[in-house]
Amino acid sequence: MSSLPCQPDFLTIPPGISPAALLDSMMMLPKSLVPTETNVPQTLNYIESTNNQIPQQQEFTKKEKKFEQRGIFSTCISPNNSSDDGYTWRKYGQKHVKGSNFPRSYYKCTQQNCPVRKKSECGPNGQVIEIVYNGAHNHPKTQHLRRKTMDDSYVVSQENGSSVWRNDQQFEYKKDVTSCNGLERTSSASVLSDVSDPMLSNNPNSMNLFESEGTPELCSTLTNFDGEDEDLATQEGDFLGDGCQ
DNA sequence: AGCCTTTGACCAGCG
DNA sequence: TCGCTGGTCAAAGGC
Repeated sequence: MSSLPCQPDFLTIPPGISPAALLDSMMMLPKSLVPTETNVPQTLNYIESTNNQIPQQQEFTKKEKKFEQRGIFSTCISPNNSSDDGYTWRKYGQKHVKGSNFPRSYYKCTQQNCPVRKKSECGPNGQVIEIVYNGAHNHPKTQHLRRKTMDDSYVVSQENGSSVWRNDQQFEYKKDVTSCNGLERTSSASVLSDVSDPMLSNNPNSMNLFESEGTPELCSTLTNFDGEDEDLATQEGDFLGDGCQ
């Protein structure tokens, strides 16, 4: 992956703040809270508190509301290349979806007769925010070398035959605020977030985290849904059935 | 030559 | 019915 022109330091955003919400929040930051090397913690606190005050439903499109009801949010970023999941994919489309600051990419499994498709949403530095798998592979993994692509804890949501992988523990968010977001700033910042964010722990939609050996396919722990979505969450998906060996 | 990405166009679903 | 939006197709070009 080639680097974008904007190469800031890492901004590690607390879980519970979606990238889109973060960017939106940054757009509306008071001038005093525009991130600098020294005030990033305050800035993040401000964004976080702002997100707490504003019901998130108001921030999302109707479709995203549906996702919210199903427990699907683009809240986290994969630290590595999403396509390196043991299968080979061919990109067949890219679309800039409304409500997202970044394009969504559509991939097909390159294996013949394999119906699996996936869509991934990337962050500003090419990192994957969300991967949604559609269908089940009818063939073994095709890559010989399987790198650790999902080092952090990942969450899988099952939804009508789709599998949604997300890093729900934390995500690193590379963003050159100056050149990419139109905000004035002169330096970048590094922030380590506390994963034990009370907002997250109190979130009824907070996901079960599980440890994997680098490959999410090895795990079958499903997302904890509340309400009617629990049925969806407890269904064994085709994808998991195929991937877990 | 074959496979891939890119990208504009097209189509279907939904409000 | 119409416009919007997401998903897919397919041609073109690159590697």
